Amino acid sequence: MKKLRVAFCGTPDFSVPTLDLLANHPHIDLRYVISMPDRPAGRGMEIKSPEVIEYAKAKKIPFFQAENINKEAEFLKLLKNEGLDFVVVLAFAQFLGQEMLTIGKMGCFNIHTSVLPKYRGAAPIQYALWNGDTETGVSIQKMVKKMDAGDLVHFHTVAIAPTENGGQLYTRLKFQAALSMNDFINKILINKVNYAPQDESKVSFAPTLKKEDGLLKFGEKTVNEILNLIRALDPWPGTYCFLNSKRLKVLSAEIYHTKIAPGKAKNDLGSLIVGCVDGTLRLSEVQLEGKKACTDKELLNGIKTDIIISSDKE
RNA sequence: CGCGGGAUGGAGCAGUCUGGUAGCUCGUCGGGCUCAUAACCCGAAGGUCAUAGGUUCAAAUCCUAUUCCCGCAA
Repeated sequence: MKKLRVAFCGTPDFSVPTLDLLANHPHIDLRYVISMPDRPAGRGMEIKSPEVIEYAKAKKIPFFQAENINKEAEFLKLLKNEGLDFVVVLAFAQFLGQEMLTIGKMGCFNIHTSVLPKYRGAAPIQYALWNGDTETGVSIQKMVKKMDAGDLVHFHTVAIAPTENGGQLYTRLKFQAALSMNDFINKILINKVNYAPQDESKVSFAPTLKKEDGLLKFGEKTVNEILNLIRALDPWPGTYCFLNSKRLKVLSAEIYHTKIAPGKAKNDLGSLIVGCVDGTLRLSEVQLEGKKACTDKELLNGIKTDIIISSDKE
């Protein structure tokens, strides 16, 4: 059987399992890995390559990096000559222009980690948790210019465990994405690809998360809203508030029995508790700026002053 | 050289500016009280103050270098 010639566009570790699948698939001929340029990152601002580039280098797969692929006329020409069947896009962090979208015979397929048309955008995993959903999934869509709006060609659902956090679901979906891609390739191989338009009336969005999304406003939210947010944004970008004007990351919290006024906080027999609109939360695992993560009890052992928790640095 | 915080008994911290006996809240161990307890009372053990130099009569503290940890930012 003739191998399908494909190119892969992606950037972070999330893209790697799917890339790995394509690189090792017996019916796939992976011609190119395309990603973002190397960037200064991390403490010390050291230059780092995207994870998919690390992979491509290790496996000696040809790769190309650009800030905006659409402007790379020379490379696009080169890519066109590869005679690609299709392009796979996963967590690429770039929009594709008309030229890219039509570069393969079948076009470009994007793997999206929600069941479209729900949660179009960059952060579908976190939004599903944030909203307390019990199920999410993986979709593959034939890409069009409008973000995540193309016809669905494949999807499957994934149940969300009640205690699962953003990082755990992220890791699980990272591999589910590769499984989904594998199923889709099988559909292509037997020529059974079905293009299903999305129901535009059911569209919702999951825009890119900002750091401030992780700011906990205890005095304005319910216990469940706070818990879902903490779960969704753990470990990235993380949730936080301010304790005595110092940034305090909140790594985990739980419902607590003692009543306390919304927005107020205190040391209740070694538990750091804070009042929400409809109940009380114990911040069971926290991290003060410059410090390591620790339990609330450990934190409180070293604090002898009053405890003020706020949503502003003041 | 992106900005900043930190390293002190097992844990979380104070002490550092202004050098002079190693301190707090817990934990651990022993004892007591109690029908009983994660409660309370009494007592004890446990620290080369990250490392290496330097200054000094004297360094956790001042100076220099190094290692490790973390927050921000990206």
